[in-house]
Amino acid sequence: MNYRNIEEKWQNYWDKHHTFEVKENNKKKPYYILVEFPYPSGSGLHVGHVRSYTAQDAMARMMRLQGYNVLYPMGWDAFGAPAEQYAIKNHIHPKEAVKENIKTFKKQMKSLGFSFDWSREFSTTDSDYYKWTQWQFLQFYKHGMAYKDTIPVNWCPTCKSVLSNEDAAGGVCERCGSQVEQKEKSQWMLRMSDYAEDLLKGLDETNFAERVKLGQINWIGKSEGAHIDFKIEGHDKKFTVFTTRCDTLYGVTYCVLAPEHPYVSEITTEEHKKEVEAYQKECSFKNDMERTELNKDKTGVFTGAYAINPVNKEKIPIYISDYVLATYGTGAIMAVPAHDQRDYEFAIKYNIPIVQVLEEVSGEPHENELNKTSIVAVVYDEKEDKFLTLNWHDKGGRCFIGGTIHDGEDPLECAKREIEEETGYYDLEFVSELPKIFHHYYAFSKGKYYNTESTGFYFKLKSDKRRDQRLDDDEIFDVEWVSKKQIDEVKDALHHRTYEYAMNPGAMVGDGIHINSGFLNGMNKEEAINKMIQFLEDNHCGKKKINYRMRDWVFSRQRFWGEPIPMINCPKCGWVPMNEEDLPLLLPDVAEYEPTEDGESPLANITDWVNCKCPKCGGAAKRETDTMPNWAGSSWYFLRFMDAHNDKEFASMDKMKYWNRVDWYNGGMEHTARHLLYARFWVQFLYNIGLVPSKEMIWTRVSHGMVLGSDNQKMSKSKGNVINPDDIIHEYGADTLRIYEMFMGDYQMDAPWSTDSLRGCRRFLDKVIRLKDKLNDKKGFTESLEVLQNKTIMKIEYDITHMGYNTAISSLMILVNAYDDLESITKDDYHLLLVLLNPMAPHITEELNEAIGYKPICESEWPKYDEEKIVEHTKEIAVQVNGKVRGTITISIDDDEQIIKDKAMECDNVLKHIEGHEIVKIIIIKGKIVNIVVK
RNA sequence: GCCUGAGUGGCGGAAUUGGUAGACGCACAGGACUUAAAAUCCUGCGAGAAUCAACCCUCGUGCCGGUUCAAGUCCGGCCUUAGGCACCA
Repeated sequence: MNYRNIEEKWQNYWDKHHTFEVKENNKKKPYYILVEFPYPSGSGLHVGHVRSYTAQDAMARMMRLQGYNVLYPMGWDAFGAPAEQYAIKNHIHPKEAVKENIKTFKKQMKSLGFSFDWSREFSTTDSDYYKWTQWQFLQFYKHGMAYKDTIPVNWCPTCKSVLSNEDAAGGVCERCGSQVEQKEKSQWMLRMSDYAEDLLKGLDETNFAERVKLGQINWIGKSEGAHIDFKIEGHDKKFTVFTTRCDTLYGVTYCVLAPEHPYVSEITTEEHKKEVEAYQKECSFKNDMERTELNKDKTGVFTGAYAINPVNKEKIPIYISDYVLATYGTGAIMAVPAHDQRDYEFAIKYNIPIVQVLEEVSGEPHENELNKTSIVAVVYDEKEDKFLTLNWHDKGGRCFIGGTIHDGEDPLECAKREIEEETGYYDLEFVSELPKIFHHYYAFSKGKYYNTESTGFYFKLKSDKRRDQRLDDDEIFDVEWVSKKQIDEVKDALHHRTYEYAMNPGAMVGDGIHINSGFLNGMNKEEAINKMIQFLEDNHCGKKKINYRMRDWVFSRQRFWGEPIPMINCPKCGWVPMNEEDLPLLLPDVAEYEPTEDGESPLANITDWVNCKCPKCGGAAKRETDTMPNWAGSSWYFLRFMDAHNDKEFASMDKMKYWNRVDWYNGGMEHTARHLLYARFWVQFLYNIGLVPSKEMIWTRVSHGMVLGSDNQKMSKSKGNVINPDDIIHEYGADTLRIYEMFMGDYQMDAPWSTDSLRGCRRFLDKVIRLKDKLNDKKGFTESLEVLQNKTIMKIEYDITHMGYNTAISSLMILVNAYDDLESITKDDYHLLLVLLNPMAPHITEELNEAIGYKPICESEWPKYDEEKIVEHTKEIAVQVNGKVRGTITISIDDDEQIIKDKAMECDNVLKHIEGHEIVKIIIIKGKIVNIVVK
């Protein structure tokens, strides 16, 4: 059989009959399946594309047979840097390169038999399309959603070019190796942060996978907290900090401004100026990720200025440090080293005081408890690597040294005294005082409940010099040095926690009871936060504030190959939008262009294009030369597919209402956070100005794993592990490639390429072809196959709509094996198999189906399974004894528990294992398992 | 670093959501057919102990601990790995 000829024959058939073209206002139920349209790169279609397009193709083909009006469109996301780079190098216009690439991609897609509705094809680079992208930008502008702002960008001084974070990885220019700088640049921005809450809420109106929703939620990064104003000593100014922990305001011992904070130069005192400026310069080379790495060494410098803590009027130093980002919150923080890990590390390094304002609570409170203060001391012998413990045996087990603080006694002195009294050791080195803990407990020896405020101390043993112990009568224990492992024996919550504090010095970030906090004392975190917000608002020095991590969208790119931003800068009128009727603003038709010296877009050098008239006053003006990011065109393309050739509007409301939404959207994992968020933002904006029918236009979002090279690495030319789908189609046929990519593994996970496995799929198809020789003349279905046939129909339906493509194929293999085991099968048996296999292998199944005289599958109906025929009347289930399988029994569907029990008890091997034991209970899960528990 | 996934035989992976771990396929080994090869068909295939052999037994889903009659699946703590982190698309 010649696969290639068959494939071409059916591809032509579909084209000729417009099989996959859909019209609106059909009485059929619409279903819109979307795959992310590709960037048509020069290297052609990737086997990864084949995986997701086939999967969604299978779904589209099945649902068409089920009677849905399926929209499965394809287009091209063709703006972007690679085409521009290629064009600069080869002195051609990028549109030429793009045209070629699209031609290749389309040919490859056709040769795979994807059932796209090609009548709706477009590219984001078509002026008919980007006209509407520009038009929509103008709507953003007209509704106050677009504005210019100055923000830092990665700048390569050698290439004179703005770099992406990827190209500037490690602070070095990807192309030339120069040190990358941060440069301030004026950019168009979209007010996406205004939509933070709506984007969060809108998720409830989608069916995205939980992990996709989580990705969006984390990107938006909502946190509730407060803004607090700090006055600067000797200045009129005050700066504002954002904090989620305003309850710890009494524990603030310094403040930190981002190095870029506008006040820095103003408040820095003369003697610190040099240092501060040097530090600012140093930071300009780092990106946010390098700066906020949690376990890097904290750095920073003192500005010489002081702020006033609004709650207790204390004077606290102002530092600058790179762990505070200008782009998050207010670009300034209040630092509470006792209760924030980063602040803690900074405070330790710069020797800043640490004030504990929150105490952890352990144990359960009890009525009539007695209050006291106490200590717990952890003593470590470095030489022996052992800890000093008291073993109280059955009177409380293993503990560290604890004791009650006497009236007027200093806690540290108390700790030393207790160690000496209880163990005799006195030659100690004080290491650290640990956070205080409130502990509720019952004292066995005294028969009373206590609530103690305990201070932990950590000592190291200097020498084993010892005096006599001085013990009370009820103090009966052994003094024991134990290893780290044995510390697990210390069960007492207070002692164990003290030990953990000693071993892991750091901030106490949990909840507890406030101390040292004036009017907050005695409250827990939540109460104290509310109370503090009240205080701040009453005293006009702060307020409740919800902060979002998500920032506004930087919408400018200094590139040639993007949608020109339709704005004109007039010396008299300022920024003026183009008239809508003048759109599209076409890219100039030149093949020679270079970036400018100062990092402007290459468009800036094309003066004919740049110089224009102001739409408002008619005077000489200049066009914006920045272009839009790649995300722009892909933020609304799914709307255009609903009405792809409309020249009056981007899509008509009627058609959008008919299609309703994208029912199923498949794309890469790497797009689940950003592309999806941009697209949702775009749609929500259009909805708010009345241009689309719903606020969320995408219902289900799923993502596929990558196809890796056979070496389990990402495919790349340099690694030489790239598989070209054309080669595979040529040697094995498109259907084989489709089946293999569906079968290769869990669709949602990465899977390595294996040509051996691919051959196995070809063998499977060959076997399907050979079954044709087994046809008999009987009518209807073979009776012995009916249960399996009905189960397979159900399984395929379920799997194709739940991304279980690999198990769909495996169930078809099982069906084929069952057919193969028989002497002969009927035509109906065979036809059923072909229809079920058709979504995944559309060519060969059509051919075989035609050969046995049936009408084309693409014009047929999907089979319906019969619920009654799926039920198995007998089943083999396992019998366990104490959870271990000891035998199996065959049960009938109507066996009651007693019969099942009897059958289980008749099993020889089961009897062997219960013999001589007492049966405690017998668990029978109907149709699943029997477990006999014996003693 | 932070967020989100993933980790099961020699390999890709299954396990209807807590109920017989390893479906289906690949690779491999043995056999049949053949002058031969390919194709095809049959058999075996997690590890281990014991046995002539079979049944059977022990262990086994990244590591440590827990919950449960029962854990690949749930809980706590780690390790490894992939993706995202705002100008790659």
